[in-house]
Amino acid sequence: MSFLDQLNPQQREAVETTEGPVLILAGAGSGKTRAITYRIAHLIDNLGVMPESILAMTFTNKAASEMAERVEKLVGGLSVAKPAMATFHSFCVRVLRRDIEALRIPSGIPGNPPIGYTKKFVIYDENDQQQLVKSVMRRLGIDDKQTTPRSVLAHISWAKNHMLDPQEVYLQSADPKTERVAQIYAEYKKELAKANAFDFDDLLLETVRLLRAVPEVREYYNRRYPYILVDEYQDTNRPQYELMRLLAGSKHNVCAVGDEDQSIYSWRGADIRNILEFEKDFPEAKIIRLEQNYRSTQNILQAASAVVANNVQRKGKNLWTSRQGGTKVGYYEAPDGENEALFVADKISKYLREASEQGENSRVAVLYRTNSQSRLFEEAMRRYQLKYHVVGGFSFYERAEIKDMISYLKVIHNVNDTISLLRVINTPVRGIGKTTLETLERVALETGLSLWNAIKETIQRQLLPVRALAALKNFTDLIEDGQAMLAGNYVEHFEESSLGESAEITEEQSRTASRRSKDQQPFEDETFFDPMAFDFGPALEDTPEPSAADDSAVAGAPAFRDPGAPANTAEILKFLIDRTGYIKLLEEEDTPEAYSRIENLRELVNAAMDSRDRGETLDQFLDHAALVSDADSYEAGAQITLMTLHAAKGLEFPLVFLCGLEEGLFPHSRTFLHPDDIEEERRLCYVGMTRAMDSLIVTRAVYRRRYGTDLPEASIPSRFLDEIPSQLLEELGTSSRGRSTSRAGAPATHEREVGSTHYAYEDEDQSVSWAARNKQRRRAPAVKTYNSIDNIAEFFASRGKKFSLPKLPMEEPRGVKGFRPGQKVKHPKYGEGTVYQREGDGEEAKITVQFPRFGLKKLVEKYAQLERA
DNA sequence: CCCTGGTCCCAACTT
DNA sequence: GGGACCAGGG
Repeated sequence: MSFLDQLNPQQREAVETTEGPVLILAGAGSGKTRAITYRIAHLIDNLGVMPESILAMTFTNKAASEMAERVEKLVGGLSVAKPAMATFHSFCVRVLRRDIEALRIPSGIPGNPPIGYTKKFVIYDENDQQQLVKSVMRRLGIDDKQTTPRSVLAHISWAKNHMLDPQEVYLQSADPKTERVAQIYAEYKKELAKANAFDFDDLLLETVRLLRAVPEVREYYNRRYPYILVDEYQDTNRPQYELMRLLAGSKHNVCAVGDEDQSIYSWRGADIRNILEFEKDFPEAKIIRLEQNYRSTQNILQAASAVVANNVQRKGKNLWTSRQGGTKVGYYEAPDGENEALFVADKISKYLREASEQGENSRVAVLYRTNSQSRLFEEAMRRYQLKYHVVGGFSFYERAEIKDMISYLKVIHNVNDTISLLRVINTPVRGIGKTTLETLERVALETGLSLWNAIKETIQRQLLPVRALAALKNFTDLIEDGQAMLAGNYVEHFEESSLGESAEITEEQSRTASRRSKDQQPFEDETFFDPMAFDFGPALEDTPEPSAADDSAVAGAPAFRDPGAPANTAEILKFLIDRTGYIKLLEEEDTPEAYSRIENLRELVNAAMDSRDRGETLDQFLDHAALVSDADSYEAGAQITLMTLHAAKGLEFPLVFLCGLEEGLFPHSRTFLHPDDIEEERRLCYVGMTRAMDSLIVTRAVYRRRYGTDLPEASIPSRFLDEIPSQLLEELGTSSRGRSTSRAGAPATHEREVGSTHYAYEDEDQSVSWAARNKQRRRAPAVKTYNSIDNIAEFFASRGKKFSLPKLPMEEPRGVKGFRPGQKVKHPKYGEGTVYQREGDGEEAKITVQFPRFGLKKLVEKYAQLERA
């Protein structure tokens, strides 16, 4: 019973109210996760509930596995049985894989299989969806200029999140455009069914449909999980809410935990009404409020509360903390985006150095509104030689080579997956071109066959020139051999010699490749090699013991040395890489990019091996690949984490930077039209601010470049800055007064230079308060566009401030020669020329050269074989 | 059939 | 900054 004593009275009530519906309204940092994990531990340890009868649903795999870890720590020596902790989507996939065929209906034709989805379904990601919508639109003859596939897909997803089917969308449509959407939606749905594929939204919808339609299935899950917990309840959408209701059964032992002020997913269909309707659907519900914040200092909490208090749509609550005072919220106004990033990097480097001098291992988060903002911060971190970790952005599974291999696996798993089939049918090129594909699609359309069957038909009836037929046969053989391997009746029928030695993946090679790529691009792809990205999190059911057999595969034995036994995913992958010559072709390319792609493929094989060690089958591996999210790549151990505000939900850091507080960026311009959307932005700001435990620094750039090519534009300070009470704010960046003159001229040491004043400017006008100046600027938005460093300096001068240029003495990487404007150079192809301009530095330096006979050419210095003339 | 280079258009958050 | 698409040459 001892662990219950660590809870405050409200938390304790939340933990001990185990029977009947409970809604826990938990403010930021109020020990929400603690309440949930203790509740689970209490159920198991003190009430003797079987662990496997508890189901906790979260939004990310990361949250699920963190919860599992914390429960395991509380419940000493948890047996083999574990509580089920999963994301909504992965839980649904499990249910569908087990029971979807209960929805099949007889075809009515003797000998024909029943109609409906089978257990072998695949999951379509956004890219696949888009391809499918495009092909549907093409077939329906709808112009994709005025009705873009993107917007159609957004509309379909909206409909699904509100549980509307195509007919309902059609009936509700008030304009021809929506009617068209309904039509496309209907066709899209049919095509998904034909391919035995679900999109993300379907996973929830179909599970709800299944549980509603088949009482036996519903009852099975009701019996199996008498205790249900739902995390981040404020972000559930309609299908998720229905799912929870269905799973709660008649016992209603459901515990939902949420915070209205942290609802940030309404655009994904999250419905705040779910919190209100909870009491309607569960009239006997007990509401418990957790209002003591254990995370932040009083200053931070007050500032955040003051911001969110501007929202009209909220019940309001009193969050309090015992951590009196604390440092004020820092504010830095950077001249531009680059400078903002350098400022942040500088502060972080000092902060971490001080922390380590005191023997502490601290953590910092840099939060921003949009993923594209990460680039500047990454560059700044590199300049300061800081190791950082980026959450989200371009994920491992979105890379072309990974998608290719996954698509091969998907086709082997399910040949009716036409979208994946089209992706790989000519990848790498094997002579199946546009004309061939057009014929095949016509055959498919005319016969009603799936594309795969149309190909088989075409080959059999020899409907194409011999060359094309051979190429097609080549492809179908490959897929069928893969299927045979999977089934365990593959008979090798090529010579060993045809397997290029280069395609063999050994641990040794893997290691050298890894070393090489790290040497060349020390910071690139940090996120892509994250093993966490492959962690399914705890399985719903107990996974079989990992097979002790064949570790030799890791050591580089041939991929399929054991014909006759069913192959595992890793073996099939190696076979595919081998037979397609994928790696071999990349090696022939012999570029850094190609090696990085090879490295990614090796990583994929490693992931498949891990999957095998967990005893997973091919479809489980594919489910994982489809369901890992960006947020899952968060590493709790990383010192510096860069991520969007959305990804930061649920996390905490001693020091937090909240960047880009500018109207149009944060709040985002797309939210301006609707007051409700602005309120959501404000909640997002609240979420960001309350991540901070000890210190919070907010920043803004006066001039920001919107797209790479455009001129920087003057920004207006975010309204959220105004909403922070001025007595809680402290302006930063003025501490370097006078220093910039003393170091003029003489080149300072690297360390000093980096650590001192390059981002700083002097503020001569400190008598005017920050808030007053802020107001001034807002009233008079600059009309002049500043497009160069000189203009920015001029801008600051006009305001009585001095602005010093970021100057960083950087060691030039090898291969970079540092040509300057005016120098004469010689190019192997273009001959002699004069350097006209130089952009960027180090690895990225581009120089523009004037060649007498060829005109101006822009060259990347690293690659262009330029010499001094 | 394949590759290249140019052009156009886009650029919010995520399972 | 970059992805998707197209035209034109190899």
